[in-house]
Amino acid sequence: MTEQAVPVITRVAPSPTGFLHVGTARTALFNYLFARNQGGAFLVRIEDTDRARSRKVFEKDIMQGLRWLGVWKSAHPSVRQSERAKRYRELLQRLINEHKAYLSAEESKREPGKEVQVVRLRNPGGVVTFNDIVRGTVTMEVDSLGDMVIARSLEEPLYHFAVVVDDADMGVTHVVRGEDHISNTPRQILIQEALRFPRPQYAHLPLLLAPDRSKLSKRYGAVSISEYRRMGYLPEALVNYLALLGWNPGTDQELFGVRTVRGGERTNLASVLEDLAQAFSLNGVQKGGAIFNLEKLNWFNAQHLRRKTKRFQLTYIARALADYENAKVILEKFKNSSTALEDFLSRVSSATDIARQVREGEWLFYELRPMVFPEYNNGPQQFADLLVSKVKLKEEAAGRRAALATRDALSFARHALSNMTQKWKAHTLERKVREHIIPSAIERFSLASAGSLLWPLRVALSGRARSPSPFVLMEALGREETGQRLFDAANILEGYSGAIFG
RNA sequence: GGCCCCUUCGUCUAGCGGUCUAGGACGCCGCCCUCUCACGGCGGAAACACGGGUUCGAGUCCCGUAGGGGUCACCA
Repeated sequence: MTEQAVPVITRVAPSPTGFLHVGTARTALFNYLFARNQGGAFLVRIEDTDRARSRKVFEKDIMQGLRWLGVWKSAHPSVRQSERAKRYRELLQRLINEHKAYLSAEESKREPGKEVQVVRLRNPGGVVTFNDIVRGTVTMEVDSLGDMVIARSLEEPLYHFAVVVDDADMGVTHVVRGEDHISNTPRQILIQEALRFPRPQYAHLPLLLAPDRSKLSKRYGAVSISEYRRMGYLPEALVNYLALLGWNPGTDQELFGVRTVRGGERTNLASVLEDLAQAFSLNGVQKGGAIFNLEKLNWFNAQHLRRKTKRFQLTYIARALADYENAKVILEKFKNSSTALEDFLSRVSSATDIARQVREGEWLFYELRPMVFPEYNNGPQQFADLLVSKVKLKEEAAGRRAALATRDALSFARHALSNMTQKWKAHTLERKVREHIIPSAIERFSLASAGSLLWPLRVALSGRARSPSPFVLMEALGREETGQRLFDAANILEGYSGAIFG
């Protein structure tokens, strides 16, 4: 016979003493993926036995974060330890009755001067050995632990005790948690054995590290899921990245959840989780700690962002630019032109990246006419220089002649484009320019190459040495604005040639 | 410090004794595409911590050293 199908039950057990940490989120994700892969169940338990430190806002943040990451559907956890006082008391009493634990009158450590009756577990001594799915056999001498305090009083169980009771009561079969718990495991096993509870399987995950290999902490930037959410990271990007930190599917696949639709590709949170769950196995879990690398997260974010619907992408950009005064003007361009939107998305990775680039003026040409760019405030000289900087004529000729030829070519292009009857789309514009305008311009103005028109066109439209292609710019700017900018550029060259060489 | 765990390119990792002149990804560099930049394609630099064993043969097994991390609460 094959082995009996025991339903896998996993859990994540955060304490509401802080915001949902990326490390906790990753632990939750691994538990979720493992349970889903095995056709089992994943539970969320709030460990709020320390009433003094637990806060509702943190619980709320944790639950929201888990929901945002798609691993949990409800606004509430499966259980809170604070709701289980009766059960703890009952089992504490049982241990005392069985002489496995005892009440001990001591001075309170929390409230010095106050006498309390803590519950201590009699230490049976010896060696505890358990098998860890990730690390193999782990052995520890347990004598040095002494008689552990397992409850502050009959009403106030401590972490180790509550964990053991809850895991058993919830039928948890696999305890998948951070490596920081590995030396806690023998303690918990002691309690388990005193209670005669079955031992779950353990799997201790490597820790998430800061760039200097220390534990990931606030010192190194964002550590809470809500911060990443606020920064505009896509949950699927975070999930995809986190899953691959300390685990690998045994293949070269890194981008998960890709679906093909009408010639394009799409991903979403559900598809990413689905594919990860499909591939997941605890055998693929790494032993060493993993450094959290923002650059790779950015790459995942860019990859997933490019595979969203246009509607979603526009909303995403709008949010990224929520504090930017000219956001509407920019958004307008992308609403008018999918090509420009696609181009934009191939040059940004995340919401913070978008905000940064826009603020730094990288996309100023979608907001203003180049003529009025701040850098051209001291006169048109610089703009004119840029316009002709790559123009070559058939015969060796520079300066004034090149400027005049460029001026004429731009005017010619402007007229030709304004007479164009086809749709004002990047690809039709490109055909028109390449097949008709460029050959004519080369002929009439002695231009040396196609680039000698394309370069000034692009600079005329963008005002910059680095920008999207002139066709993308034309489509985004529209007929009228394109004509205006070409007109401006030709005018500037007029003055330029006169002033410098006249 | 005691105990426990870990150690392949800068980073995430593949590798489960011979197919490793060590593969992939991010980042970096170059080339191609090309009017620029980006995308994309192609290519490059870049690692088995060290020392002993075991073995015909070790990145892969064992032992030590070094380094890193975790944990030693009436926190979780």
